[in-house]
Amino acid sequence: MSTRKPTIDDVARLSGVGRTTVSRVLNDGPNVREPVRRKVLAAVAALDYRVNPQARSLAGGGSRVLALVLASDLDAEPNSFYASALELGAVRECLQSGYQLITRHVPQDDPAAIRQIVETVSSQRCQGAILTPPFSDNAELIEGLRARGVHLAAISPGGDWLRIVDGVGIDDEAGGHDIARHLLNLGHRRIGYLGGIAGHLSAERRLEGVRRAMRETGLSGETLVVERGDFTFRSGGLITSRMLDRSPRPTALICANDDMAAGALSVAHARGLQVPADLSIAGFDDTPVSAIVWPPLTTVHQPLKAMGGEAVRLVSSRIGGAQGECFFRTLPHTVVVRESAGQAQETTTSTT
Amino acid sequence: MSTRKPTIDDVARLSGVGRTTVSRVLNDGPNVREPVRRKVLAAVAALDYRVNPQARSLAGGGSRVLALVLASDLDAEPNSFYASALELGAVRECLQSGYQLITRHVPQDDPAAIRQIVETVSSQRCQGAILTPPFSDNAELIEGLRARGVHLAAISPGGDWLRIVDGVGIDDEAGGHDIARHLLNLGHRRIGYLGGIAGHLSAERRLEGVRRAMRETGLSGETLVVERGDFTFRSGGLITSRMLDRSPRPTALICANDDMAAGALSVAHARGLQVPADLSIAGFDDTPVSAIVWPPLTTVHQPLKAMGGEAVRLVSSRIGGAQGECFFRTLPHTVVVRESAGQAQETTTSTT
DNA sequence: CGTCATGATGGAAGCGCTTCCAATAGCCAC
DNA sequence: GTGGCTATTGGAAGCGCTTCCATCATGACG
Repeated sequence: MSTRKPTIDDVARLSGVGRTTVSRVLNDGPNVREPVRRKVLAAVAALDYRVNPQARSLAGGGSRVLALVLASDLDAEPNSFYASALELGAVRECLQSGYQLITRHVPQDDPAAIRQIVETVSSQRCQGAILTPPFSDNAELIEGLRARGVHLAAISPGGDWLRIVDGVGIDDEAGGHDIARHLLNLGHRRIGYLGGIAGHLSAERRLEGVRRAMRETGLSGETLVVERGDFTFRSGGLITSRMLDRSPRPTALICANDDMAAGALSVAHARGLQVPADLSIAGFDDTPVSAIVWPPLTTVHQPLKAMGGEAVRLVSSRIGGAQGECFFRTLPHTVVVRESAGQAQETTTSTT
Repeated sequence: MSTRKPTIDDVARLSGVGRTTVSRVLNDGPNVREPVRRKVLAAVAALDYRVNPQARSLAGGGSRVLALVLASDLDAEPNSFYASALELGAVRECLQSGYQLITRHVPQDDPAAIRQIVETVSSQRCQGAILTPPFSDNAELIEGLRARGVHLAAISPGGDWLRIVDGVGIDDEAGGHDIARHLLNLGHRRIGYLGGIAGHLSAERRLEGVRRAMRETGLSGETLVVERGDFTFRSGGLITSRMLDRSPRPTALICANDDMAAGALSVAHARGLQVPADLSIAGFDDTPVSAIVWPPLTTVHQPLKAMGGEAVRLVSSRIGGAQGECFFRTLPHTVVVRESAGQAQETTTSTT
């Protein structure tokens, strides 16, 4: 095609130094005098030289490839906004630090898929992988990858009691607590919680937070109805239907993510209920979904992009040789008040 | 970490053949007798050997890395569902054909970013790139990449009169025509079109289709009001507000994508209009957004995943050395009828 | 003023693979 | 049988880079 790309030897020749020295300059190595470094850099610029990542990695520098493992049910749509935000954050950080990011979508429930992931990640010589829920807690995946020398970081890993990988996330328990408190403050007393699949530990922690808020308000567990779904719009709707069939029915619904909240909203509309007048609904994550639906969702904001970026930083520091205990970085969350949650009707009366 | 990974030489030694022969087997090369091939394959299995992609690419096999170029405004959320679906389709195909896919998000309007993309794509030795709108028609990007020997495929490139890259997409003109026809059949006569940015050629073709449908129905152009936004939820809302302030106001809105339709829906709700009773709204793309909002959107389905996969196939065949004219693959679209569009009120009267 | 530690620098050996090319083996027609 | 071909096979030369190790300057120090 075009003329052959310049190699490190071309740079060496042009700048009149040895190949080794150029390599040193390129890798910020020590023991290079300032004038020499400048000369090399000038040659690099003049030739518009770029290192060949393949050659570098062959020679020992590591592949500089990271993998992002995302959950997706093959047929259902992936939880796109959540995943995209994470990916965007990760990709940007990778760009800065010179890593390449490849994305892998895996069906959640397929054990063969887990093995295949381990397989392809290692066969592609990825140096690190970022695990997203629910893989953040998947022991088989974690150990398989570890065994092949892949460094790991997890997004919102589950219980902090079993910290086995570095991770980033918000304080899920506090997040659950805060959103519950918000509804409680609005006067709601009968609350429904639309949870995700049980294995999804960080979402379970949210539920714990909700429970704590209820206890703090002096409410018995019985005023909290919990049902689990699978984080999809569809399951949010299904559960909501069942919740609304109860009597007395909940006046507020807390959902484990925004998609489920959107499903809840949809069912409420279909039944002719006014939101929030007849029913308050809260989401979790603050993905764009929460702004797109009507009314816009009151939800808990997670800094997903920042989490993606931080995860990359975590793996890359391990790749760089960082030793030490597993590290968990907690990022701040906030309750975003929009219009899907309002004053509880009955309670308003009873309080008066 | 673990024991050194087996190399091609280990395989050669174990199977008692030359390194070259192993390489031939690995690459489905010709001139290998069946028994030999089997022996080699057995050794590969026994050692659990995988080729080292870095080494392979260094030696001349090509990097087998493809880039997916996606538009995203840095602050705004990316058009996630659209992008995710494309990406998912592409990733899957890559997995099958042994390519690696890296994703690049680029702000649309930044010319420096274009240069940077060319830069990083080529410096990472990508062999091919998949361009998504509006980059599918970006001459600077296309030429820059071409000049560096990167093979290209475009998703929904613009006018077919200027086919300069291989592409996949639906027949946008027909899509626009079909959705317009649907509304026209429902009796709508004053229609508003919420377009995207003008440079987005494939979306412009949809408008042409809408116009054709109007003409076919014997309507003058004046009954069609066109305003352009930027494909975001926000701009959809903005334009809708303006459209609704007109008098007489349109009874139906056709949006260039689902996000804008969601914005339109939101404004309608905020103004207390019933959809579709007071106002019909149609989207485009059939992303999950259309199912999440209330009421669910009548929209035009694009087979995005299939398009992503096909794009990979297109680039990979060029990388494989395919010559010949630019090729455009048209995939089928369908109008998905949901609940956001209904019978026009006034017209119903006038027809009676 | 000689001796060493120390900082700079370049030579050369690969990393694991593809590919060019020479070598060998097998096959046919005459 | 024998020359001429083609189907197989392996040796060796890199691809562009990092890194080990030897080679020099330098300056500090006794």
